[in-house]
Amino acid sequence: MAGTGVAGMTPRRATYRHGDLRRALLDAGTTLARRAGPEAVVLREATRMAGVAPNAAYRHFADRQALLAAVSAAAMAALADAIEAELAEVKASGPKRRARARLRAVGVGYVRFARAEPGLFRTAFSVPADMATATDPAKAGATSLLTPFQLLGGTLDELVAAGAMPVARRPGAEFLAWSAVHGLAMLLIGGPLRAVDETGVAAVVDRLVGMVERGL
Amino acid sequence: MAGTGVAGMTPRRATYRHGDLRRALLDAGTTLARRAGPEAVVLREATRMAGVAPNAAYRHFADRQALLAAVSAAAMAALADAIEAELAEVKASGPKRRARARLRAVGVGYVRFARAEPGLFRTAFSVPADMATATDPAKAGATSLLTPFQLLGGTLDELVAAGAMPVARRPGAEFLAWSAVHGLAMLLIGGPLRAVDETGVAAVVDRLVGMVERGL
DNA sequence: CGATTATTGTGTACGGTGTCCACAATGGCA
DNA sequence: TGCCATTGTGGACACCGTACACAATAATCG
Repeated sequence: MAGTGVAGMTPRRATYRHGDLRRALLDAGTTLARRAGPEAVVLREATRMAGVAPNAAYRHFADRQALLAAVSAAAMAALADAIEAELAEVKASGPKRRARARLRAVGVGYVRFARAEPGLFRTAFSVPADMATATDPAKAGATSLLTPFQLLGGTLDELVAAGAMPVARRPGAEFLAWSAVHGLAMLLIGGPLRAVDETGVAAVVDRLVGMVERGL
Repeated sequence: MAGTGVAGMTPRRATYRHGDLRRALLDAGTTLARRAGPEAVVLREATRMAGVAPNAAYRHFADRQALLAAVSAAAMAALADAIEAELAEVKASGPKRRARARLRAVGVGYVRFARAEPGLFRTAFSVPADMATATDPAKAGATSLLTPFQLLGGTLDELVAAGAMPVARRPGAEFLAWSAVHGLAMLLIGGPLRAVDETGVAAVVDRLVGMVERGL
């Protein structure tokens, strides 16, 4: 029954086999997520974009949730890349100054990404951490091998090493810093701060980072 | 055609009119949201609970999104109530001490609610602020007339009045404090901190509040 | 090499959802 | 008392996720 080639059946694609359907579905899902967030990641639509029957997806993902988890992991990796890019820009010299600049860079990169790609950002955090795919980052197309969380932890370590932060305060500090930055990002997309413009954002981020540094 | 009473048609309900369907749907939606978050707020299921045909909902809500927005508003009001309850517990005396205790109470109430009612909490923030229903709070069954955001702003004002915070720092400070608390709540439900127990939570909250006070 | 088997994609089908339409029952008002 | 706006009903449609059986290909093994 399946496209027995009887007559006028236009095949979806030249070859029966796709080549790399898994990747194609992931890319399609990412496009959808970018456009309109996690709820827009629709299985049937993804297969349509890949030029394949709906059920083909089940050869690569257990269900819609699994696809979404994969897309989410990719989005998280994209966030990590954005942060690393911002870190790479830091030119400040002198240990303390540099460490502080790098902490700020993490915050800026984080918030910038959230504003530039709200759909991906929301998708990254739409999957509870205990269900996130544990696939290796490279598989998800990530440049960075570290999670955003780990990147933040790294800059805090630098802060301690530079003597800009008491060692005693270090354990668990990443949770506090993360809270502040993540919360700000949420307020900036869809929250009370959604109307703030680019320069306003920069100001708030600076103030927030200041608060974190002093407060930690 | 509609239940012409011809024969064995068991009517859904004694009377044709419902009485207060809007409220019934809102309650049903809230129950669903409490159970499993915003995506569980399903129109048909809500009408089923209310003992009414699916389309009856459209006499009270434009579409599913409108129902969700109303439920979201109710959830936000519940959060405000939780915070007010925590504020009411504060016994500290002396202006500064009291102001600080009240700031802490806001944070504790906020986080407690997020942990106790993750479904409602997520639902409260699932609707972008620009689409939130502007219905008056009383209509949503709220005790408090203020939003969580306004409650936080109030305690910051008290902090300034008590001389525990420089006036110059006040403008916009609620955004920073809010960021921190909201971000922490997110990490606690579904994020890296989801496994922390009650006492652990108290510790983190205290530390976070400390950071905010010092940092602001 | 050729036959067998594992993998991957297809069609069909089912229950569930949101929403549109025309119609029926009711309550309030003239 | 009779009309009419309001509120609920049933049917229909398109879309979604997913289960099942089957077909087309690639890989493997004799």
